[in-house]
Amino acid sequence: MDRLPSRSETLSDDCVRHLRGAILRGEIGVGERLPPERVLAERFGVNRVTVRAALARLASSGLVRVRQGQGYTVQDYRRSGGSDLLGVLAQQEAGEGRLANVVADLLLVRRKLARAVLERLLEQRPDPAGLAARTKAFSAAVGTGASPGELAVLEGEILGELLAQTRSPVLQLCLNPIRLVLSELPVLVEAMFREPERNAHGWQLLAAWMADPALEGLDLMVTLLEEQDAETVRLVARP
Amino acid sequence: MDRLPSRSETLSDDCVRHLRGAILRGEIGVGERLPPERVLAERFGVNRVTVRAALARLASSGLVRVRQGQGYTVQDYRRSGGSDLLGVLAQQEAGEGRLANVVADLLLVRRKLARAVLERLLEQRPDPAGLAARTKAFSAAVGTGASPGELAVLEGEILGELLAQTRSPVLQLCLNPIRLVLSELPVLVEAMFREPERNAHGWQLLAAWMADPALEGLDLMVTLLEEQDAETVRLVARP
DNA sequence: CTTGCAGTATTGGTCGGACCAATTTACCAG
DNA sequence: CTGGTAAATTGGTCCGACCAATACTGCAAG
Repeated sequence: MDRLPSRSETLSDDCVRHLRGAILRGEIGVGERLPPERVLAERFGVNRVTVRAALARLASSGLVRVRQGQGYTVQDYRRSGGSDLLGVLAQQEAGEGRLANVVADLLLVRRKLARAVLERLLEQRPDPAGLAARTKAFSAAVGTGASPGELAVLEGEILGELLAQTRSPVLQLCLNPIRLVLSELPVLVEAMFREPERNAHGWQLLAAWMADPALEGLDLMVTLLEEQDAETVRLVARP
Repeated sequence: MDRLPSRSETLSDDCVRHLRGAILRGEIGVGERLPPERVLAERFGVNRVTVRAALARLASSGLVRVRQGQGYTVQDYRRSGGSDLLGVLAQQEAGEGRLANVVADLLLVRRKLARAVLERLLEQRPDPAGLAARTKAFSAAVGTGASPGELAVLEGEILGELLAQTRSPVLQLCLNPIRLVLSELPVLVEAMFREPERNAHGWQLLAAWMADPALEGLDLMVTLLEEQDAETVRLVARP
C-alpha cells in the first residue's frame, strides 16, 4: 500500500488497481478498515477527489462498503462481489498458477447458461437467418486463416445474436461478464481456437439446428461444447 | 432529465438514480451523448464533483462509456452491462408489469447454476455438518412461523454455505447478483415462502443428499426446484 | 471544390482548500 | 461505573482553477 507505480490511463485507474490488488491479495483482510481518504491521497501523491473516485468504483463493485463518519471497510468479495469482479479475479488467480481452475469454472457457467439459452430459443421459434449469416462469416474467417483474436470477435457476435434472440435481458446481463472476461484472457483465446475448424463445425451444426429446432440436437450440442471446453482447459493447464 | 426530487442517502445517489432511470427508459438512446458534466451539474443543482461521482458509477456498471474530451456516450446495457444491473432492471420491468418474466429468468439462471453447484459438490465429497445446522435452523424458523423476510435470510445462509463449499469463487461471483436481486424484491420473497413447509422439506432432502451424495438424487432435487420456481412465478404473475 | 493543417472551443481529469454531516472517541460530571 | 456532552475523525459536498485529450472551425494550398 505504498506509492503508485503503474501509470495507466488515468490516475484514479492506478489507485483502483493498487487498492484492489491489495484487497484481493488479502493484505487488508475482510472486516478491516482502509486508511482514511486523506491518508490514502497523501500516500499515493494524488488529490483527495482522485482517490475518492477510485474508492467509489471499489464500492460499486462490492469490494468495500462505505459509510459517512465510519470509513471504508473491506467486504468479502466472494459473498458480496458482483460478477464484474470475474476479470480481476482471473488476473489474480492466473498470477498464482490457478488460472486453469478459474477458466474451467467460467466455461462451466457459460455452458450451463448456454443450455438455458438454447432451451429458450426452442420455445420461441427463432429466426435462423441472422445466425446463419454470422456463422458463415466465422467459417470464412477460418478458411482465410484468421487469428484467434479475430475469431473470438466473430464468435462473440454469434453469441450476441443468440442472446438477443432470447429477448431475455436477464440472460444477457448474466452472460456479459463471462463473455467479457473470457475474451480478455489471451492465453485462453489462443487455446479456444487451436483447431478453428472444429469451432466452425460446431457453429454450422447450431445453425442447422436453429433452422429446425428439436430437443435431441440440443443434448448433442451441449456435449460437444463440453468436450471442446475440456480440451481448452487442458491446453490452458499445460500450454 | 430535470432537477432532482428524491433525496436519498447522498446527493450523488440521487444523480445516479435519475440518470440511470433516464437511460433505462430509453430517454437518451444508445450511442447518444449525455450532456456535459458542467451542464448536468447546473441542471441538477449540485457541484460538478458530485455529478462526476454519479457518472463514475454509471460507467463502472457499463451503462455509459467515458473518454476525455469526448464526453459520456450511452451504451447498450444488454450488451455491455454487468449483472449488477439486474436489480435496477427488475425494478424497471416491474414498473411496466413485466416482473414475472424477469423473475422467471432469474430463477432459471439460479436453477441452472444450482445444478452446477451440486455437481461440483458431488465431485469433492462435501462436509454435511455445516449445511445440516443451517437447514435445521430454517426448519425451526418455519415451525415458529417466521416471516418471509426472515426465512429469506436463513435460506441465503444455506446457499452461502453451499457456495462456500464449492470453493469456486467464479460460481460465487456469478450467483451473488442473482441472490441479491431476488432477496430485494418483496413481492417475490412473499411468493417464495407462501408454503414454507415445502421449502423446509426441500432443504431437508438436500441435507440428506449431502450426507451421502449420489447422482440420482440430484435430478430429483432439480425437478423439485423447477416445480417450486414455477409455482413462485405463477404467484408473482397473479398475486 | 476539396484537402490538409493550424488554432480555438469543448469536455473530461486533477488539483487545492474549505466547510458540512454522520460517527466515533475522549473526557468529565454525577 | 455510568451517562452524556464536547472534541476529533471521516466521508460528502462545494468552489474555483488549471491541465490534457478530443472535436470543431476556418484558412491556406492544391
